[in-house]
Amino acid sequence: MPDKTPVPSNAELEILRVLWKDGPSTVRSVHDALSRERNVGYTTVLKIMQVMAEKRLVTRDESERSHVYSPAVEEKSVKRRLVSDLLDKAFDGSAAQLVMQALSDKRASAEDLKQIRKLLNESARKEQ
Amino acid sequence: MPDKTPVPSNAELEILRVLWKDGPSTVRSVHDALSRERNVGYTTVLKIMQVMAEKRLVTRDESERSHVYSPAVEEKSVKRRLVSDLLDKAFDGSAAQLVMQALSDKRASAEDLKQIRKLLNESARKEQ
DNA sequence: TGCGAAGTACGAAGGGCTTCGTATATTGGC
DNA sequence: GCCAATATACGAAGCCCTTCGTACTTCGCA
Repeated sequence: MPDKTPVPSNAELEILRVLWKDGPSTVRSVHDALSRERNVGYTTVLKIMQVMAEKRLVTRDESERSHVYSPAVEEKSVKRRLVSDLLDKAFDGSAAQLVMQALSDKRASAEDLKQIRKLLNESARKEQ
Repeated sequence: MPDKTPVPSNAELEILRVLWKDGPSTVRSVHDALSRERNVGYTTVLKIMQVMAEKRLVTRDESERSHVYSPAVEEKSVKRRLVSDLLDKAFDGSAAQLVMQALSDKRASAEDLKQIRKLLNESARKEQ
């Protein structure tokens, strides 16, 4: 079931993340959420969400005065696309290379590494 | 030694990859390399490389008629930035999450997984 | 010496993203 | 019923990226 929707831009992704986290939301509520992180105008958020609706990145319910927007793309599949794009454009398609780079990120804690190791070992066992 | 150079755009990254691989090159030679992959005009490549020089993504030696361009940013550090940006904008800074996503990419072969597991286990042992 | 090939420089167009000002509609409460 | 508050709609500006046409320069060589 391939997605024909475009990869979301940065601002769009920001909004999608709010929708994924909070579920169907009004522009007001998305704006409130984003405002906690950075300065952004209300009509800016509105406009982007309107554009997203045109692109089918979100759907909206107009039955109330305050329209309610819902994500129309799955978090998993968007992230997959993003990773896949980065893989192509920077890592020659080598997931191993990208993983190595990600693991060397300062934010990859020892705990993370442990968890990843565990998952990898588990899946290896399963495949045998 | 933090890089103040901007993150390269897609077209710029494409060119940087050629320079990283082939070393200092003329516009002609970069254009030839890119042309093997896709259609792109000579002056397009030239222009982008000129812009890259302004941005200090590359340096150029103008002593010969055909200027010779060299990468001015390290492959490692650019990739680090790219991964770090993706981490921020899509994975809440969680490297573990990104790795999981990358590993589920179809292109992550069993061989890749094995290699990664090995490296992880090694580094775990070393850290103790 | 003069011409074609190959090079650089430059400007501008077109597209996408982001931002915001302004106009307009609707609502609720006094 | 009216007004302030709260919505949406819309258009345009500004920015960056990408692309390319055109002009100009330099070089080698017949």
